[in-house]
Amino acid sequence: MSIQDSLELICRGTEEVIKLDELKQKLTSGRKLKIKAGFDPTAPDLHVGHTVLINKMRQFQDLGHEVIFLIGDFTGMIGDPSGKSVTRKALSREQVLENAQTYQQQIYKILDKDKTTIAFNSQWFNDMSAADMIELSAQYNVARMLERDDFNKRYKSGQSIAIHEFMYPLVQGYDSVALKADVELGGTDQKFNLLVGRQLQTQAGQEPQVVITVPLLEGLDGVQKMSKSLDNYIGIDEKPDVMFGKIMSISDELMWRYFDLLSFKSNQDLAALKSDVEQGKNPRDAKFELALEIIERFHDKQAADAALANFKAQFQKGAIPEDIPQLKISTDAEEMGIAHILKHAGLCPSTSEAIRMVKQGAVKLNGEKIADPKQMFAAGTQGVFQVGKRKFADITLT
RNA sequence: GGAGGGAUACCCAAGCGGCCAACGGGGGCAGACUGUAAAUCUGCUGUUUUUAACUUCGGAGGUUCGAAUCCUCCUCCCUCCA
Repeated sequence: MSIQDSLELICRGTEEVIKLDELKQKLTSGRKLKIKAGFDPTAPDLHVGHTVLINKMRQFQDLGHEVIFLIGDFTGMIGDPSGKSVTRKALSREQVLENAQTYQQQIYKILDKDKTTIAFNSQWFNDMSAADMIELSAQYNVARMLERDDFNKRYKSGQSIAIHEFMYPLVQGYDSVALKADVELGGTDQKFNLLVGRQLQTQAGQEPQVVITVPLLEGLDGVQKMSKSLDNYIGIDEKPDVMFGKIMSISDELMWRYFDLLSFKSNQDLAALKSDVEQGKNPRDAKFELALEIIERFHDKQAADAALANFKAQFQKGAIPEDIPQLKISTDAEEMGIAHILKHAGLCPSTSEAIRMVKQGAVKLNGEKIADPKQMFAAGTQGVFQVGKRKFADITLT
């Protein structure tokens, strides 16, 4: 791959590269670059939005560079206030190590284990003396610290900033010095910290690292950032069928964003796919490819193919999926109304809701629409009840 | 310490004695359409023993035949002055 191609691949989907010229120079040198990305070992409950950064690491790995997955076990005990307006609680030593472990399990779904170096920043910080620490803190000043947006806001609005929070960017920056990093990757919210690394390296007589920031991925709605609390996320350990459905539910426009940030397809392949769609290829099929790739990454090929088959059967042919819950519901009397069945099966949250669903024609038994909200079913009835397109249950009345 | 403003269903927000289970918007759900979506259109969006009843408008009392709407106290938020 040419230098130009490498550059284009690296820059794909990034927010900012500081500085591009330096990156080009480093790549041109032909040596194996040290790519650093730091992770705060807070509880890792990852969704695909978090993987954007890891994917970028993977791209460097594929280009033959050394990727250093730096677990901030020392830093984690400080607690980074990034983007948060409140001082974060420090983690205990045990929590930090446990979370670090979980991280390692999860990242190898994306990264090549053999080409990944795991580092802990306690390796160099535990040996530091108080004098060393003070020396480190002398390398930066308060005015520059206050340039950081969230510090600035908190300072101006009179909210507290603990002194140790100022140490965080310095400690993170020093990691780059200790590792002699060529490139550091981070989210846009990390920009300030990453830049501190550049300065500390320069002061230490090293070539400053190139800083690459990646954007936060939009969630399924295409507007808000992907997050669990907004329920617009794709978790990396979700079931294949669920992942498939979620990916298919994104808009055609958002699909390209996901391709850029989540797919390992080459820029050429993506360009080709894009032009195919422009020339009339069904975007749905492109989305199929995206879904398959992502599911294969976090599960495996068989699971991905099965998810595709299930999706086609369920949504294109309206078939009943295979993997549905089997329930037994006991009737006190001889028979039970449809609304109660749906409520007890958990297909509807209330009988009122169930009645509405029936009235709207959303309820089916074995594929046959149920029209009467008062319809009764005798004990012994068995069949697949369906509400809407995605909620199913195989129910037996006893 | 003083003065004022506010708290309404998932969110925003109207209502200011009966026509209020509560306008409107967002979100969500369902149906239609489709290329999986999106967009668009339609409907729904408190609960229940569902042509009716019951519980809801920060909390507790009170006035009234009747209160989200009036009064009293309490809790929490915001703005201004010191």
